[in-house]
Amino acid sequence: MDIKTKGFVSAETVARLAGVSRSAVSRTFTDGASVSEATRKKVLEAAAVLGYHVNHLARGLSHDRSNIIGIIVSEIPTPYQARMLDEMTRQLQAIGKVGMVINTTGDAESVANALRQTLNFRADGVIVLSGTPDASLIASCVANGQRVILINRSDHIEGPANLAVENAETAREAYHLLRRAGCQRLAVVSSTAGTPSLSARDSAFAAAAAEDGLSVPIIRAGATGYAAGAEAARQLYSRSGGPDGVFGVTDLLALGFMDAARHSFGLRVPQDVSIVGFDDIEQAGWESYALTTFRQPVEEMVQLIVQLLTQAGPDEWAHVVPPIKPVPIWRKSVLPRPNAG
Amino acid sequence: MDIKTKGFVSAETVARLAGVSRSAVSRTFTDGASVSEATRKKVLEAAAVLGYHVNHLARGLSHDRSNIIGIIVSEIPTPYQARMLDEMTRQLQAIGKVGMVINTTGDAESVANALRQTLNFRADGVIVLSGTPDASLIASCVANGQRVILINRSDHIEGPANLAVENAETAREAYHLLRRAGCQRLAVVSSTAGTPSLSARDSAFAAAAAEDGLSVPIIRAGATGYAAGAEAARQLYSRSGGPDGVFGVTDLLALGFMDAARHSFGLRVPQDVSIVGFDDIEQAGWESYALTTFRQPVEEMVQLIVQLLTQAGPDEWAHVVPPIKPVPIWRKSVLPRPNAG
DNA sequence: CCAAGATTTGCACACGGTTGCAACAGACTA
DNA sequence: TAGTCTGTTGCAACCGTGTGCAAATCTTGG
Repeated sequence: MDIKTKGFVSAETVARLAGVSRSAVSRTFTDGASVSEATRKKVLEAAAVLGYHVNHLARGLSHDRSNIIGIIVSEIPTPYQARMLDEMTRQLQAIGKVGMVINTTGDAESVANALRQTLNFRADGVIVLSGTPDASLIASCVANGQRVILINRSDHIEGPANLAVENAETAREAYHLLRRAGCQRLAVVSSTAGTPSLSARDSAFAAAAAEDGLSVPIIRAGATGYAAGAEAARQLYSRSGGPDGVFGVTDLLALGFMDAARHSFGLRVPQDVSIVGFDDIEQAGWESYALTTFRQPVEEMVQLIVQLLTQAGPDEWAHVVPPIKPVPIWRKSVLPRPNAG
Repeated sequence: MDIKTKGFVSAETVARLAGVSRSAVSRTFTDGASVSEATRKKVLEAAAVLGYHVNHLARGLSHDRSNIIGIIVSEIPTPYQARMLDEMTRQLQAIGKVGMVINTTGDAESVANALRQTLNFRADGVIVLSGTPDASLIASCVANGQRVILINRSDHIEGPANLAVENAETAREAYHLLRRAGCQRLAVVSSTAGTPSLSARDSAFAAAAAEDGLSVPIIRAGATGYAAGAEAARQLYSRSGGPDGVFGVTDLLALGFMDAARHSFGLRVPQDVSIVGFDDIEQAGWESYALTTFRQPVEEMVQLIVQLLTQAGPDEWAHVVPPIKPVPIWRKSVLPRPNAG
């Protein structure tokens, strides 16, 4: 007893205690390997006594699977990202994998380092939630046999799969929704981040308006968050003729906008201004906001991601993923459509 | 060119291309190892061509360090947890480690499995943000040389460090703060989760009130979230004599309470009811709420954790960590103290 | 040009697992 | 009892890296 081995206990130690060979120990912990019930029992007992746990790092050496999935993400406290992270780690665990989350600032070098980390740790796959990695580095990952999945990166790089949300289509829908509510002076609240998905949303909204001969200002007052939304409201309402219909390319922006419109300018929502968001974060449903918005089906998205991660080779699934369609969630921040035109 | 090795490229391959021995490659990527400038250059070139990245899994075999830190957490989308996760991954990366996040449901078996995972992956340390792991399993981690850090688990188990927040002390402060604001009928909004820190908060508040001869109802209307806070308000105000001062053991609970009090019962905050929260999540600062609360200094907490993780052995730091003191953040959800007593 | 010292290099083993292969034991049949 | 078949077991090689040690090379001084 009390075999105080410095560090972790290995199969060797277990084997000695159980009076069997090291292979027997290995086989006991390998599914489908041939071990007699008697040996298995001896091994399991010894393992329990010593507190033995198979070394997945070493196991990953022989196999080509590490069961590690890299998750590259920035701005984790953001409700949408946090929700994604939650769903991903949960579903990854369900299939016996584990998420290694790498927190980036979003800039090129930071993302590059993150990607290198996933290579260093021989991750089976990488999910890129934010930042646009260098194409050559992605190529390196793919060449090394990693599955790479980009979320909402518009770049059509050969190799990785790109899970896209119907940003443009949904933005158009937001436009028509506000128009049907009777809004005349529209504006879109966006951010300085300029990520592909955000740009797609604000420009598609503006384009839809242009088709009707309307010009729509796009306000980018800061990073993608509550504060930038509030600042946008201040900019738009500080002179007269402010909008009566607003599309926030992100719920966070929309909520910030709503708060500033109400508390700094005394506007009523939706009587004075209708507001539509994007994402359906939890806070959008809180009673103070009751934001009408478009829900991203996070659970289904992650299911798709996990499928891509586990299914056949990259050759087969590159670019074939159909875009995800957000669904409108009606709450109270948009004027109900008048009964008769 | 185009040496399409199936799977990852190894040092062996690089060595052949560079015309040196495998050790030379290894030494090129090891700090402080002796390599001539000429060899180093040849190796680096070959490595770049092949897209070689050192295998940290294999490296971890020889050393006793894997540079992996397990983070066991539940309810990631919760603003407080997400913020913690953000700060942790960030600070861990800054010291060359990487976080492996394991998402639990919080129940015993789930946490046990999570802990086993960290053992399997030979994590250098484990940070337990939620759930109370079995003492014997923790012992196993410690015996295997892992650093184990419990956040806000009151259990005084020998071995792991316990980073505690001054829950009781702060709850007393919340009580006195509400009393000084002139509140007469107090209530505390808690949750059915019954975690050590939450229990410490609600019971300490009630105890402080008891010292003044006041009886304070503790409402537990569901899990620790917005919905349970709102439900608590419905329960408290559905009959007359509802509270004029409320302590939410969590900001999320306080915000839910505030929304329901306002929108379902037409109460004004703080004129009709003063509300104090705990955590200072981002939403507490949003204009619709302006919640007075106690901030947990997340950044400093994580600094402390990282220090514990990297500093000397467990023997020295067990239980010696002084409790973290949250600081009051004054906003607008509590009546200002009347000028004269 | 030689010896001594400093630097670089390669061999071989270790780390902790998995696995093909051959040896072995036991059960059954003729 | 010998022969065959099935199921277990241990040996040894391998996965990709780090590193002590001795050999080899370069540098320097006389």
